[in-house]
Order: sequence, then structure tokens, then C-alpha cells
Amino acid sequence: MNDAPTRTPAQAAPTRREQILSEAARLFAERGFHGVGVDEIGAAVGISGPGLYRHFAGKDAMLAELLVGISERLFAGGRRRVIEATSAGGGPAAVLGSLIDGHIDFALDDRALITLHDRELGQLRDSDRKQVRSLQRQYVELWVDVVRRLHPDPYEAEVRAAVHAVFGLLNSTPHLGRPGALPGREATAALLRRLAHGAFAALSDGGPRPEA
Amino acid sequence: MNDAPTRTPAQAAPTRREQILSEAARLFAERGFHGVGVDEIGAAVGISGPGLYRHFAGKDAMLAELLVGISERLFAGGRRRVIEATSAGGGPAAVLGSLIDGHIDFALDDRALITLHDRELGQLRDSDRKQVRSLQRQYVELWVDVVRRLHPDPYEAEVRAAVHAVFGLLNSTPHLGRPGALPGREATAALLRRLAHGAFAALSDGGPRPEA
DNA sequence: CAGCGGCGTTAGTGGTCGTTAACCTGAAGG
DNA sequence: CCTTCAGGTTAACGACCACTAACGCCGCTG
Repeated sequence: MNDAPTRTPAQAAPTRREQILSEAARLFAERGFHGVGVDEIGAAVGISGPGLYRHFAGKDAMLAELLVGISERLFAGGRRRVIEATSAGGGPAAVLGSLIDGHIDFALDDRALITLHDRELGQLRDSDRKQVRSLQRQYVELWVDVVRRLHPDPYEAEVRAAVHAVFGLLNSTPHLGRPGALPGREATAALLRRLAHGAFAALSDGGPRPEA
Repeated sequence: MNDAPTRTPAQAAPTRREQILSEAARLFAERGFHGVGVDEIGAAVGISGPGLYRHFAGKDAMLAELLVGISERLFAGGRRRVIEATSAGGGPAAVLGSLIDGHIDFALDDRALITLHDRELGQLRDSDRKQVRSLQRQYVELWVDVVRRLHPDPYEAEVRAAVHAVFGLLNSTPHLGRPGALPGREATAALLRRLAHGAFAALSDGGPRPEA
């Protein structure tokens, strides 16, 4: 049951807070925010129930920190990739490729967070929810900008919808059998990469007619 | 607040049960199964709280009927389309196109159910969950079979993952701004259709290398 | 060694929520 | 007109649950 943390010697032991956040994320993703009790979260890290309140103001605060954290990391990572790929002389295609790769890494490494990200937004306090939404919007904007440079023809609304749709595609990893069922992590990543590029490619050309 | 039911004269008035299911689906999708109280569901149909128990054995029963119903309709509709498109002399491409069109119709017309479908599976009683999963599996199988005829090269596991990914793409409609933000329903459908076909097209060819 | 602060513990409390009980009403039917 | 029954009502109960209170242990640090 207790699979070893498998930590590379370089990185420090996770703090209690981090343990709690990690287990809470897993449990929330499995059974929903309201479906998990504080006693369960405590038990998952070896302490019991109210001991959590030494580290967090409440259950809501855990969820808030998780969702704000995801959104920040997604946006920051995306912005970094745009800057790096651009300053490396890459065109829009290279930038988009880097965004896709980054999102795939995230989707494969943090499945639980991906699940929470759009499942439990409604449970946040207004201020937190606004912050998360703002970060999400900025992240989407990164994508929309680069996709529009690559495919200038479609309306912006179409591009925005396409970006959301590709997010849905990439975020489908939690629905693939537990270990992935695919040969390995890299195979899954490669497949998702191809599918995402294929979807965006269909933005410019008329797209195959269904009765082809 | 009370937008008229807008019923075409042909179809009969919805029964109380159907009203309840419809409102429950909307509320569950908005705030999660555990986030909605029976009193709210009752209020949404103009009766109050425990009056629901004249129509359903409990809150769980409503969710179960919703999820089983969706799964059945999805699978039945998919099977019908496969049969019809096949007997009309269509090749795998036409059959896949019909499956995609059907799924898009569903995703656009029943957003709330799409949301519930993979969000609240865990809240079901074991027997119900097994039934839903079985129907889902059969539905996926319809897609895998036809996609494999169209793209014989990839491993079956890859095809299965691709199908799940395209589901994620098509089911992204709930994340597009409330009214759709797109020009209209048909425009959204056309866009999703193109993206889905584009993704599947990338299954066979090597797919664009990221550093293209 | 005093004491103090970080980190747990267990017991209790208030509130919410699903569900049941008991009762009411109005329309259909003999 | 009396009965029946579908479909409501309000009141109450019991379980659960997030959170607080009160207390204990231990490793610092001066």
C-alpha cells in the first residue's frame, strides 16, 4: 500500500504541508472535494483529523492552495516556454510545439491536479476563484496568440474554442487506464503530441468533409 | 428567470420525474453531487425537499438514473449510427464521421450530462457503476473498431487512447463560454468536427515533428 | 534546567443534510 | 357522497462532518 516516495537524492524531503497537499489532491480527485473528510486526509499522511489545522486554516484553504498553485505553474511554465522558444529564434510552430510539450508533461505528471483544475473550481471562495480564472485566462491567451500567428484565417473565437478543445484532448490522460495501458510514458506523450498537432492542423485547411 | 420551456407542439409536456431529472442534472453539473441539497432540487421544480421522495427512492437514485440513461443513449445512438452508415454502403471514414457527428450533437445538447458522465461516476452504487462502465466500454469499442479499420497501423492501445483523447476534445464544450461565444451552434459543431477529424488523421502519418 | 513553540492528540459542539413520519388536499370513480 | 390514491406539506431524527478547545510531548535555545 505504501509505495516508497522514490525521491532522487538531490531533492529535499517533502515538508508536511507538501505531503498533505499531495494526498489531498489525490483524494479530492478520486472522490471529489465534498466526498473526502478531513479525517481521511489526515490519515493519509499519518496524523489524524484536526492535526491538519496546524498547517492549514481549513479544508477550503487546501483546495485553494492546490488550484491557485496549478494555475500559477501552468501559466508560468507556458510563459517561460514562449519566451525561450521565441528567443531561440523559433517560429510560431516551434513555440506552439513547446507549449504542447509542456502541457503534456503537466498532464502526465499531475493527473490529479488536472482533474481538480476544472472539477472543483466552484468550491472556491470568490476571491480565490477569480484569481484562478484570471491565471487560466492568461494561460489560454498564450496559446491563442501563437495559434493565431500560425493560422491567421479563423476568427479569434474559433481559435479560442480550438485551444480549449485541445486542452480537453491533452487532459484526457486521467481517463486512460490507470498505469496508462500504453507502452510507456514517452509513447503516450508522443501520441498526444501527434493528436494535438493534427487537431490544430485542421484549423487552417477546410478539414476533411465527413462524407469524404 | 423562468425561461419558457420552449416545447415544440409535437412533444408532450415533460413529466414531473423528467423535470426533476433535468434540474438535478443541471445542479449536479454546476456544483457537484455532494454540493447540492435535496431541498435545492425540489425548489428548482417548484416543490420542496422531501416531496422528491414520491418520485425517487433517494438522491443516489436520481444520479444513477441520469448516468445510466446517458450511457445507454450514447451507446444505443452510436450503435444505430454504425449500422445505418454501414448498411448505406459507407466505408469506415463515413462511419467514423457519423459517430463524430452523433457525439457532437450529444455534447452540444446535453452539456450537463457530459459533465456528470465522468465526474460523478464514483458516487454510484457498485452495481450501477458497473453497468455504466460496461456501457461506456461498449461505446468506446464501437469507435475503436471503426478507427482501426481506418488506421490499421497503430497498436490497439494507441487507438484506444486516441479515441479517449478525442472524447476529451469533443466534450470540451462545457468549457467554452456559456452561450458558446461561437457564432452559433452549427459553427461550433463544424469546428469540433474538423478538429476531431484532424486528430484522427494524425494517427496514421508520422505527425509533424515538434521541431519542424 | 527553565520555558517555549511546533506539532500532535482526544473530546466535544454546532450545523448541515438525507431521510422518514404523519398529516393534508383535490380529483377520479363507483 | 364516500373512498382512494397520487402527490404534496411540515416537523423531527440521526448521522456525518468541519472545526474548536483543552491538553500533552518534545526538542530547541538561552
